[in-house]
Amino acid sequence: MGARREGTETKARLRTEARDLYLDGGFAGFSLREVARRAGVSAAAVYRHFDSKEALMRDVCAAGFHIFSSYLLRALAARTPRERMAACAEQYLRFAVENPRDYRFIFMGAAEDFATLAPADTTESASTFHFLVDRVRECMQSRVLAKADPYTVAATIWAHVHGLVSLRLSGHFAGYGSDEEFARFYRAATAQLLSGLAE
Amino acid sequence: MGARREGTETKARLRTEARDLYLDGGFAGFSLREVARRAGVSAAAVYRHFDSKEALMRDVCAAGFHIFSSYLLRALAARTPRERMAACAEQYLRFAVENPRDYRFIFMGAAEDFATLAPADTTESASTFHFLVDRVRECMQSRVLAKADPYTVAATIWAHVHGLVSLRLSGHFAGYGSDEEFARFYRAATAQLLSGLAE
DNA sequence: GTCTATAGGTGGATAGAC
DNA sequence: GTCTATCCACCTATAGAC
Repeated sequence: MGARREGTETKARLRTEARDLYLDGGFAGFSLREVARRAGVSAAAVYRHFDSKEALMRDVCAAGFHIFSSYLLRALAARTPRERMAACAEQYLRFAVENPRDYRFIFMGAAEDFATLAPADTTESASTFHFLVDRVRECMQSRVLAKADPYTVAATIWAHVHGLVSLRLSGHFAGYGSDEEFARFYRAATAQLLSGLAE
Repeated sequence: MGARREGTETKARLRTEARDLYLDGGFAGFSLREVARRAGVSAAAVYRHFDSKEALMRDVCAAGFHIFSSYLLRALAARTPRERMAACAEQYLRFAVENPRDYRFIFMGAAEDFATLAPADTTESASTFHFLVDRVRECMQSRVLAKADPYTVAATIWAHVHGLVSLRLSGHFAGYGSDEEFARFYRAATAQLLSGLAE
């Protein structure tokens, strides 16, 4: 039994180390050998737990989506539609700032680094979008946003926050300095957009 | 002279193949050997034109920005600040639709994969940004936009159009069907943002 | 300017002992 | 289940002939 638990722990450890290695150095510095090194096992041991490098990476990526969802769901804790919408924007930012490589993987085309990963991505992003449409819809019902097609408005909002975040993560907004400075700009710009959609 | 022209063409060919190889297979499948193979020359020949793998990728980036600039500059032909701003948005869209691969390479993540690419890239995007700030400024002077910090407003606008375009190009807006359908949505969403910034 | 050949290296995956 | 040892494919970059 002790042996069995140790095996499971090694597998989890490999997942964690693989994720961190990817998050630290991107695809460029990623290798199974280095993952094994960090996990304190030989390279060959990895193949007792995963069929291939891709199988391991698929596992890591699923974890990225899981984290993203956990951020977004916190927005439901707010009490009014308006607050839930604001919380969505805030959680979206937090996820991106605290997990930039996960963000990039999911929304900025890094998925192409791991060829066979695309399908899950499409499914997951559709459900994320649906979540946002629901928030928009309840804002319209309580007149926080002007009535319009919820899908179009949701797409506008998503594009807005994604645009801010992705330009930031790819270094084009380097002028905003610290994460806190950028966060202030993000909040101001987003509030402005929402008030523009309210009239 | 014939020889000289052929050399130039080989260089351009290498640039194109490098860009497409990266966009097709991501960082994973990228190698100078494969670029050379596709261009129909030996791997060693690449080093006659570029100092290193990174130098090649920098060049690809610069070429993309050159095309991008040519689109944006056409917006100056419009006669009023308001029309120039609208033309900016339109040319931005046109560049993305007509050169999606260049757009993706420049603005959607190649920078992080090729570590030392940032410097040149940053410079180019800064001058683009400056161009937009000027358009915003003249709109504020003629009261087409409300007075505010031009940099912040320009960043908001850029993030907005980039968000729309990049989500479109990465397939997350597949629901909008044809390019024309997307263009209509893009124009409506952008007009809405600008009117929100006008009050 | 392009080639072939090669140096020098990394990494995925497997074989077989323990 | 983990190890060591190994195979093999592929990579960047350089040297030197043509």
